[in-house]
Amino acid sequence: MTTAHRSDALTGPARDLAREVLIHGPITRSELGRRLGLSPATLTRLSKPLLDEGLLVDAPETIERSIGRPVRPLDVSVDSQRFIGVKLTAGEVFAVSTDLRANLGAECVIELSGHEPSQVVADIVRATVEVGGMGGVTAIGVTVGGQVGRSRWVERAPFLGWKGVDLGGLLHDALGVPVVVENDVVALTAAEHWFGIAKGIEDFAVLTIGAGVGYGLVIHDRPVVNSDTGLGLGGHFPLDPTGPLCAEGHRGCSTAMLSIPSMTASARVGLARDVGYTELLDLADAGDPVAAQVVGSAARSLGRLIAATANLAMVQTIVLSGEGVGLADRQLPRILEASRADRDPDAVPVRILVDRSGFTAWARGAAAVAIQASFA
Amino acid sequence: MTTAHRSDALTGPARDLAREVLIHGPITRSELGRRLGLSPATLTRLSKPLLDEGLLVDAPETIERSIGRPVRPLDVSVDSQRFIGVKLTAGEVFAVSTDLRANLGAECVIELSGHEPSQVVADIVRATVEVGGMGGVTAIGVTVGGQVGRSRWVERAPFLGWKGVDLGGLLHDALGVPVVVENDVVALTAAEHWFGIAKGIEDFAVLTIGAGVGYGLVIHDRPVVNSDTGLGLGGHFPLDPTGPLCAEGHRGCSTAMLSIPSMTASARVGLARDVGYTELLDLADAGDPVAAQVVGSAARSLGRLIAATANLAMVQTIVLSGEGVGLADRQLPRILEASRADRDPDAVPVRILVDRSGFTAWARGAAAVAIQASFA
DNA sequence: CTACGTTATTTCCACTATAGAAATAACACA
DNA sequence: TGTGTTATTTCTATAGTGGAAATAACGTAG
Repeated sequence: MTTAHRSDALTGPARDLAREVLIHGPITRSELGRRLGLSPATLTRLSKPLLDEGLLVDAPETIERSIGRPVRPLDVSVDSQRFIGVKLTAGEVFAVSTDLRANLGAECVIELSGHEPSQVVADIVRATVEVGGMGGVTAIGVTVGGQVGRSRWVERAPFLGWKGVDLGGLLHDALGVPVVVENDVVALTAAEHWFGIAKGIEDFAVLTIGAGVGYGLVIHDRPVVNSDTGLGLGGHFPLDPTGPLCAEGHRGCSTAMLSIPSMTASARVGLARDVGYTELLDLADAGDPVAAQVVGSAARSLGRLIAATANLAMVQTIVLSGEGVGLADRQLPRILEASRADRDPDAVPVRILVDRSGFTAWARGAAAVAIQASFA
Repeated sequence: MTTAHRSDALTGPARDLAREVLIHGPITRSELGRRLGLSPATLTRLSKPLLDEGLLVDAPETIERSIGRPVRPLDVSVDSQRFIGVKLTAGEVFAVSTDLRANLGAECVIELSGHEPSQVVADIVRATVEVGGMGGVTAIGVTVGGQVGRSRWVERAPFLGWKGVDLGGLLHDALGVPVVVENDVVALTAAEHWFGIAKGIEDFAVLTIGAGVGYGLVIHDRPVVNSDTGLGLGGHFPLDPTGPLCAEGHRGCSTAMLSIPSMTASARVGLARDVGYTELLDLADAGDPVAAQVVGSAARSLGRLIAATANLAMVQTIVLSGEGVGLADRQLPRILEASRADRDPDAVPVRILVDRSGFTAWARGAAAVAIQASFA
């Protein structure tokens, strides 16, 4: 791992070029020229300094045999920089070390010693040491479930009891590297967009299924955010007027129908015992009537949510991510059936992409926003 | 009206500047510089030729008294060009003549003599004569309810029985001016975005209420369109499981609950007589139980649709347009109440903008896409 | 084994768009 | 009438751009 010292921040067209190579993997100069609308000459001029400083490298030429001089695609030197991604939950700090494409290296989980900002900061610092320390780290991203402003300020994070905490400032003081704080769903969406299963797709929505239900949106190749982002509006979408209640009193909303705790709690009522999520899905597959009912209505709800999203957000691709995507794998036909029912038969079928990386997707998202910040 | 002959099409930064002035009305050079990221010197250089050719003019200085040299805002010469907008329905051609900001001049309605492309083209040509002929017309926009490709090709227009008709080509041959064909809802959305009630707003959705229910979306200052645009996906959003059926068999979808024909048909069942839309709204206000039921559930459905749109499309502004917006004016409290119920109490209230121009909004939309095409 | 065709990439160079600085313009107010 | 203040234009050096030609790196045909 070479530590490339970036003398000055990327700017203008050079930044665009680096971003394009970062996202679209090994890519020839001619293809880059087409995408960015630049001439070959300009491409050479712009890529030269980036090659010199080690950010870009000549990729091994592809095996495609054709006439003429072989192409020499450009690629980013993924190991030239390290990033750290941290996902905060109510009880734990989950940290990962990644390369320039948010590929995971070391991971660690640390119990939160408390909810005081100073305690959380200390825990995060400990976690960064666990995943390899700050050596060669370009930036660190931290995500929370809640509203975040200006990439550093936690406006509101109910699960920590925070309101107006300058987490970015505190961490920057403690670590001395650039810190990016972001909402967890926004960050996960960004990771899918640049590095994940939706890489290169310009319009899509993300649904996360886990402790809650999250909703993220990318339109025109840019994430959609507004002042309500972080409130989880897409997570309480009404889906089933006969469903159970969520913690905020919505009957049959997406969280009530789809979140892991809600599903297992529903199952517990009928089964009269505790079940885990995977066990619940297994039971449903095995024909247990209670489990089949809970899982089946969750699947149908997910289908309806997918259709509603495709219709109103005008996307044709939906990414499913989080710990609870097992539902999608096990119940895909039912989901598709419910989705089709709420969609015009002449419309193209919604493309459903499932990110099966589970909980690590959250920390990867945190790293992704740190990476993005250094290319913006 | 001076006919400015545009020697060559606008290009690059000059086009951006003209577009900015067109949309943001009289605007000072300094404000333009801020918005476009250009220096005052560049502003002068770019605006010079546009002033010379008559597209831009120095606006009368505003009355704001302040220190220093008064600003001399730039504005477009709205009368320097004419455009024609045509909205096709199953039975009529509705045509308007507009200026550069899609302000209406002459209007006319002509009965369609038939659904054959040649007949429709002939009727459109007659309509253009009615609204003043082709003198000084820069471009003409035509909209249909259906799917349109490449701004000229009608892929699918069920109300005319068309599939794959090169309406743009036929009209261009007949009229000799640039022709833009577009989906009616997309065009109406574009008109609200550039010239209408949502002028300058970067993220909003449009709901049209009329013979059907239409749905348009603008995100990141750009319309959202995809291959399904024109199918009316937002127009059949499920809202009330106990509602009536729409023509496509959806129970309680937005068209079934909100469209004018569906509402009056529902009322007819209970009232045992025909009622007009306005009369129905009047009856509801007067306390008639049948009308109150139909109108009340329509209002609640609209509220739910507004909330769903705001949550999933992540917009905070919703524009209501079309002939049926009387519902919004009469029943606003009920709409807002239903909308709030499906939205997080901590979220900002959805801003609802009502375009009361009624049916003419459709033809204005057609003109708007013609105008936009000459600035793209 | 060499010359040639083909395509990718780089080098060279003229040109254009840009912004900074200075100049000028247009007011209010003293 | 002069001065302060802000808006706009003019002048000019410069950075960024793309076209054309040169060079590079192959495969292939002779």
